[in-house]
Parts: sequence; C-alpha cells; structure tokens
Amino acid sequence: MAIKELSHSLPMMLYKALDTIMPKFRIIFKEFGITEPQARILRILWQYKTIALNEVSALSLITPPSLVGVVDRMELNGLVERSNSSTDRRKTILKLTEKGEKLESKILPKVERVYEKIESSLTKKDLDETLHLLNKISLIDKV
Amino acid sequence: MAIKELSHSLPMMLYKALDTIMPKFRIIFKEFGITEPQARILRILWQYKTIALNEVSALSLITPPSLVGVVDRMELNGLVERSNSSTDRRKTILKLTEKGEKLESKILPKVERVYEKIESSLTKKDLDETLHLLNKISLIDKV
DNA sequence: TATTAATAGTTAATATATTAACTAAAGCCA
DNA sequence: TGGCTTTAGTTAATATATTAACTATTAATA
Repeated sequence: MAIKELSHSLPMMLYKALDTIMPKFRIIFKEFGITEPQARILRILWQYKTIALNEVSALSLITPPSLVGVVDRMELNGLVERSNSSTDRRKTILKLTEKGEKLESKILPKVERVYEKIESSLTKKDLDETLHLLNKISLIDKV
Repeated sequence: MAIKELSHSLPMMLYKALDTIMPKFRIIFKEFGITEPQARILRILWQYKTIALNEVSALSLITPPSLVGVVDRMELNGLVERSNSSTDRRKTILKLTEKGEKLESKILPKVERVYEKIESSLTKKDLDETLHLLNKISLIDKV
C-alpha cells in the first residue's frame, strides 16, 4: 500500500514544505538583489571566509554545473572573487569581497526573524523532530 | 539562537532529503523519456483522467508559467492533449492520450518499489511522523 | 615511471523555476 | 448596463537544475 495519493507522498510533502517557507526568505534576498542559491553561497562564505569551490558545492547542495553560473553572476555583482589554489592547480578558491561581507549584518537579522516566526508556528520540539527525521532520510543510500 | 549552521537549517535539510530520494525516482522517469515535473502531471492525470489546467497547477505545485512549458513538451511528446472548457472559456482542459495512459502500468510499479525501499529504510512510524510534521509546516501562513 | 583512475572545474543542450506584465473572460455590484 | 476585480492562461526575461561530455590535474598503482 506504499503509494498514497501523489499529494500525500513524501516528495510532494517535501516540496510543499519548501513552497511554504522559502518565499519568506526569498522576499528578503530580493531586497538585496540576490537569489536564494546566491544567499546559500554567501552564508557559507560568511562562515568560512575563504573556501574551495568544490567544498562550496558540497555544502550548498548546488551541483558544479549550476555553481559555475551562480558564482559567475555573484562575481559580476561584486560579491565574491575567484582565485587559484596554490597547492592544487585544479582547484578554485572562492572568497568574499567587502561588498559580500557587508551584506551579512543586513541580511542575517532578517533571516533570523523568519526562522523565529517558523519556530513559533511549530514548537521547538516539532522543529527538532522534523530536522531529526529529515536527517534520517538524507542518510538513506543515495541512488 | 534560531540560526543554526546553514547545513542544519530547515531549508537545507529539506533540500538534502529531496536530493537523497528524488534521484531514485528520476532514474525511473528517464527510462521512459520523461522528467520529474512531467511525471507529477501524469500521476495527476492517471487519477483524474481529465482535469483543468489550473487544478493541475495546484495539485502538482507547478506554477502556471512553468506549467505552460511542461505541458507543451508533454503535448509534443504525445502524452497529453489540451482542449477548451465548454463552460468557462478561460479554462484549458488537460487529458491523457493513449500513450500517456499506457505509461501508468509501466511506471507505477517501479515507483512503488522505490517507495517500499524508502519505507524499509525508515520504519513506517518515522515516515508517518515525517509526513505529519511536513504537513504542519505546510500549514504555516504562506509569505 | 608509465598507466590508469579519480577529482575539479567547465561547457553545452535542454528543461524548469521565478517574477512581472499582459490578454481574455468571468464574476460582482453600484 | 458599465466599471472594477478576480481568475486562467500565457509570454518574456533571467536564473537554476540536470545530464553528458571534455580538459587539466592529481593520485594511485602495477
């Protein structure tokens, strides 16, 4: 009996949850002229300052072919800079510009407020349990 | 303390869960030359046979502008047909072709098998609880 | 060391997603 | 009825996602 109606399936429920919460964040990002994938990369750079592109891909869940374009546009927008690794000539190092760095104090507090709103709609316990279960799902063998 | 590390945030965990399970389904869809959004629409049509495009949008979570292209390509591929509503001239009615109908018995059993695999990796209880919590999230006020 | 395999980044082709704007057709209501 | 609002579908512009294929390096190993 595994197959419920499409609308109650795990994939659809995951999409629906994202459709519910992501617009709240995107509104913020748009204020600053960035997109959601770009915001993910900024979040990573705010934490690491300097990091290899392949690590960015793994942390952001953005595949390399997509990442190329996203980083291109961020570079054009003056948010990040590419440089070469001195130890491995295959690697590209990504680092924040001042402009990208300055966005942190403007964007994070607003993002924080959205998180708080979500937490307050859910109870802390539900949110923790959700994260716990999602983590279990993400540990299922890929492919 | 609402903001955890990016990688443990609700959005990222949702994306990660999708990244884990969706490739399993996409492999199946690709066998039959269709994409995931197209498969969502087929699932809906297998259930309803004939349905207005705006309903398809709501059920599939595919926004109208995306839907136009997806349905165009499905029509080109001979899977569905558009026609006009007799009662409301704004509406477009979507219906399955024979080709689209025949895919059901080929695709659903394979999809079913993936669901079973996911359920067996999770326990039924965890899956139910996950769906329950995702439903709660999707009830948070949009925007 | 010469090969072979694996990794990092990219390009190309195609399919979707997102936002804004626009047309046509209903629905509402003074 | 005439005007206002809403709904359904579409187009356009831009940004991403997905898969396959390719280059340059580096690692691994016979």
